[in-house]
Amino acid sequence: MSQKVRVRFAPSPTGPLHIGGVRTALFNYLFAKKHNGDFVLRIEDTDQTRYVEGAEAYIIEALNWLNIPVDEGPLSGGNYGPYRQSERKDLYRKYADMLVEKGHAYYAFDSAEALDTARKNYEAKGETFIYNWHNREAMDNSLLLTEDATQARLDSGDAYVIRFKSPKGETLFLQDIVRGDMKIDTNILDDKVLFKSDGMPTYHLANIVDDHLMEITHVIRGEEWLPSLALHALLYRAFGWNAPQFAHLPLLMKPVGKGKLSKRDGDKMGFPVFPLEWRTAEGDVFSGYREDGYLPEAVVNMLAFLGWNPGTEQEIFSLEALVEAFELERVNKSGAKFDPEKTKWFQHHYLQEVDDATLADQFDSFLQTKGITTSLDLPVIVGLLKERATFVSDLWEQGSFFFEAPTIYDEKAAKKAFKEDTADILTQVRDLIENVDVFTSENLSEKVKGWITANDIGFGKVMMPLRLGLVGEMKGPDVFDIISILGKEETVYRIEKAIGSI
RNA sequence: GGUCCGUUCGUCUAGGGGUUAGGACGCCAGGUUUUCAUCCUGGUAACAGGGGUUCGAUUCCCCUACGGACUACCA
Repeated sequence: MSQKVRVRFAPSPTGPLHIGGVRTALFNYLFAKKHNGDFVLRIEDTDQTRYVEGAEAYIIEALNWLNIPVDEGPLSGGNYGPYRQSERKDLYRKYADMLVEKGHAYYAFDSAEALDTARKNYEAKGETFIYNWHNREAMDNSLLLTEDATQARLDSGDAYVIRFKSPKGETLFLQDIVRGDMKIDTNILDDKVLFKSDGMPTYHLANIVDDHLMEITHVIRGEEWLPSLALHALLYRAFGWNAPQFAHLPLLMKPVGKGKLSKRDGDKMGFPVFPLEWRTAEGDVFSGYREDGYLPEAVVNMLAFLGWNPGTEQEIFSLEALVEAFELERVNKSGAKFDPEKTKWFQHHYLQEVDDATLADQFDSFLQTKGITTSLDLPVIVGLLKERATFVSDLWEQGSFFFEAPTIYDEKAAKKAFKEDTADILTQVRDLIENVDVFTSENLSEKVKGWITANDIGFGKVMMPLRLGLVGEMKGPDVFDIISILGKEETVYRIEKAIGSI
């Protein structure tokens, strides 16, 4: 009987989560749910110096916004808590000691300066300093001391760290679900610090201990951790624990240029790299998908397709459909530049799926920020405008004329539409419209088109100036739809205004 | 520098020893909408290079180039 799938998303609260991190969370969630497993959120805050106020709350809010529910976490609770490493602090020391006792780790007293000097000296010789069997006997650690001498130094209060004693001359065979098999020579591994002089564990120790204690079965994380895989495998072995399975996700890259996506990229190039807006203590503002008007469904769908695909030609996937289709085996190996244009395409698609009443409410809020209140039928207007909108704000872009009569007429269009006989024609159209009783789009259309045909005027001569007078530009929904919404009085007013400015 | 990972249209990608190398975004053109957008149709455009293996390689192997990650008492 196989054990229940448990995965974790383990961000460190050093700032806002960017979309690369969000994607890692999403893939963890999809994998967990696909296998009816648990999705755990663990906050890795072992570095007090980098702790950023509000970052944890941001992470949780971002996951909430995207509808990626956490089964266990600092707020949700669970049977494996606490879920903040800072609150598990006391637990790690025991495991570090265990490794020392077993001979897999040792105390090192080297100061940061001494380490620095050693590195510089090697560098000067064109060599690389590695703190492992190559050099550890030249450094200041318990491997050179008797047990008593070590204890004496510990007792005297000397600052120390605990380092992992990496094995010499071994070849490790590692497995990764997305990368396949890898061979690593342990000689190139250095003796990583497991326990810091400030009494906190490093990522490597805390991570392995927590994953073990929380019974994590699959570690799905970014490719930046791939070089640490050997160390982690060694750590599991040293503890005598079964290691979870690993899957390293390809990185998200800048849309243009080189390198992995970074915080500043987005606003520099005009698209968000964060799910939610983030304001720093210094007053910098980084834009977020939510505040920019994106739907969480669009962001999720876009993110899912960065480094993964279902192997079919289907591209539109709800979260539920993603859970159904997701397979770690179909995650690809190479980094992906993400394309803001494709994100907009997804957004346009999902906006079309929002019903008119809901969209009308949002549009109403938008209008209120502009100080506009209206008695017009917003759901109907939204229904007319929706297909040409990607964001709610586009509804204004496309349909502001419903609420504000045009004050100027597009110059190029006016040149084409407003001719010598236009004033005369529009006057007749106005009279015609004034006499229409059933003010529906269909009836209006029938009356005006009938009149045009009967008088053999030519559609362009009527429709173009009429639209321009009503809208101010050559854009928007069907003219008769517009007229029926505007109402007789407003329509007549706008036509007369147009006549006056020809 | 060292270690590891990667490389199919501009971008996201499918595919896999013999294919007209498929789709999507973008872009271009046409159609619909007597407007614009949407939408529909079509078009543009790719196997990094060099060696092998093979009857045949984009696909398998090696090398090179390029890209990326890591190389902290950060995660």
